[in-house]
Amino acid sequence: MAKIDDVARLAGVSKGTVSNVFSQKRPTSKTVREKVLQVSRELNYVPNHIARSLVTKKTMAIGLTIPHGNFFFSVFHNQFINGVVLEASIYGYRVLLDMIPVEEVKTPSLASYPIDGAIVLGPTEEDERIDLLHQNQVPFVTVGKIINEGLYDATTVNNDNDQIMRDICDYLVGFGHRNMMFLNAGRHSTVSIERTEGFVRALQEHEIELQPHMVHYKPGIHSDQYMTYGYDETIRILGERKERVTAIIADDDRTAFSVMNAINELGYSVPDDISLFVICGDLSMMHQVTPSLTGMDLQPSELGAQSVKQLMHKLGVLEGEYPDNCIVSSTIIERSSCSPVYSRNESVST
Amino acid sequence: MAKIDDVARLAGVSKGTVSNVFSQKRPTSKTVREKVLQVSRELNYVPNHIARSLVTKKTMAIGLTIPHGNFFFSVFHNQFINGVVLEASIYGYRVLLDMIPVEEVKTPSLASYPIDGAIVLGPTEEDERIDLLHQNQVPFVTVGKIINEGLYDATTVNNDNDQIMRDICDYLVGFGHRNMMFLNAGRHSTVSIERTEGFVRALQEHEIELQPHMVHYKPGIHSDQYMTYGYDETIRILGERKERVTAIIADDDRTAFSVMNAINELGYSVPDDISLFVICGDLSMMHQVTPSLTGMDLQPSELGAQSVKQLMHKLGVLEGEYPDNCIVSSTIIERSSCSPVYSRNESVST
DNA sequence: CCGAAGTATTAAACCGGTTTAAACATCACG
DNA sequence: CGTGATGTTTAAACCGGTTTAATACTTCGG
Repeated sequence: MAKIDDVARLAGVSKGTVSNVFSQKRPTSKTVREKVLQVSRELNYVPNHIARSLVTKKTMAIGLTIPHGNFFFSVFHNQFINGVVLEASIYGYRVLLDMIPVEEVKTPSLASYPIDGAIVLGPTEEDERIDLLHQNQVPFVTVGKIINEGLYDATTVNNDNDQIMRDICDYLVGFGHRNMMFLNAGRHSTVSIERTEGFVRALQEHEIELQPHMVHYKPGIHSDQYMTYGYDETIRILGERKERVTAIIADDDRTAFSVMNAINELGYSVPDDISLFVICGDLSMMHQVTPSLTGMDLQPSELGAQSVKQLMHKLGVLEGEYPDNCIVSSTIIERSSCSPVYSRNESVST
Repeated sequence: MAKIDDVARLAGVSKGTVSNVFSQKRPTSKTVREKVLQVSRELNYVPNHIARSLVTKKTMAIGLTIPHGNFFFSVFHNQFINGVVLEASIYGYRVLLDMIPVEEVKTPSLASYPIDGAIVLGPTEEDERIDLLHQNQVPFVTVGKIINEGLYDATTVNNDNDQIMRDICDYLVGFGHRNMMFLNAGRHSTVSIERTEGFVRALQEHEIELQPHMVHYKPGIHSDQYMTYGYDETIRILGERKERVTAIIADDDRTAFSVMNAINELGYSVPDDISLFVICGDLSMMHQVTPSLTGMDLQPSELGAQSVKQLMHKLGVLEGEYPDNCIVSSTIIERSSCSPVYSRNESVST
């Protein structure tokens, strides 16, 4: 690979000038510029990204840490990543995936991070990733609330989870549902904690007594029940315990499908007997299936884009004032999996 | 941030020694090592990844280029990425996402790639990404056949698309289907080309005449019909043209759902009237829906892992002989969306 | 026509590590 | 005690760019 000295020599100018031609940080005369570019083309020269990073102290890459496991992530993650990558590319930034298999967090990788900043998706209560970033002085933005904000000079992008749960409950209670079951995501992420809190609060507002069967958490990703969570809980609560639940709120579409399976197996149907609400799922797919699924549009792609914007501010790439927190709005997408509780009786009387 | 000189000074040794303590490339005495590590801890020192890369000429990162657009990618991509990230982490490599919004491919990014190698998913017939990598002398592995193999010293990981189509056709013809419709992926990727060829060949083997309505390609990602492709074609062919198609092969689950919608709308049902086969989809979800969908297990995660292995060989990280091409096996996962053609009559007679 | 101000260019220092070649220490052996 | 073998440590060169401070070349007002 040709290097800057080769170009400089052949073009009859100094390294500094060649550098300026490419970085455009200082003006160069047209004559020189064209000569340099011509030589570069002949030599197939491209500035070495690493060498440049070393002195500018910018890698032009941001890290994206996604809590994973040995499993796939969801459509939400997809769209989120898309939002991140697309927005980052606007500022000339690349995205480094950091789906750390949890055990490895403990090895401080024996070297600094080759990134200028990071986006942390779904922080947990005691998140090692955050400690690590903070310790290495990597600026970061979290997507989802973070505990001990002050400690980290934290910036957060989030949905308004409290509002989301209130909206959902208002919607379902408006349909007459009072015995609802919430199949939340994993117990540890702050987002899921916020949602449970929001759910409980919403119930209070509607003067509905919170019962033990109403809130459940998805088991850990390595658990056997991870995939069958929705099915299992539905069978257990509605089948074995015979709770008269009339509406189920599922955290994601996968869980919802699993729930639907159980519902069918129990001889019920959606939405006539039981309404089903999906918080976070693939809207286009939810539209295609039968019955189509009512759910929330969390705008994952927008979450991704906003988190990049926030990070760019932190990095000084974007200027001007900006708030430390950014809330991305979410709206209910009404389809056909939720209906008034009395609809069954109606259809019977018809 | 503390640098190596600081550590060297405080520990009373030379830079070179400190370097050796961290890189472990040369032995150091226990006394010195402990002193250095102790000082490093006090100073919160971590070797600078960039500086190291500059001289070792290794970034310990590989690029992953996924053809995207402004849209989400699928579960296949998910699992593929997971396979890549997980396998790469074994060798200490990180993954840099390179979902280049197509226009930008043309800007050679004004700097070399900060990666040691790349994985190209779904190459197209004339793939600019490949030309670019080749030109920048970045070793790469493609997932999916590549045209002009020889030109690029190419290594490929792939499913046996010919065999896949043959298996599917054998399966469906075994059920008595002879009028099948194949809703393929986009026209440009080499994978989709291979599949069409395989399909045509399989039809010949069964002495079924290929008719124009039997093969379709998904429109471009920016097209209005991208999302409704399955629905549109089904309505057009089965509804308007009244072709007596008895089986539909859909490239992905999204398309399959869309097809199912159309089938229902036309007053048919799956699988009684029409069998539905999904080539590439989310198996767990396909299991949950009603009717559950029969499809192929392409082992995306394994494809990802294998492509990393191949790349590691190219980079000299893994040693020993290895073939230039790697075929990942795929098997039919039988569920309930495909059945014999005469099943309708049977059920009527019951 | 001179001095000031502005524009291009350059040589040398620098970024923070690794690597090389030489120096130094230690120890065993004849 | 000299010699060689082995094992550690070091000073200096190097990786391939950017940046600084000095220098040369223009332009322009008075």
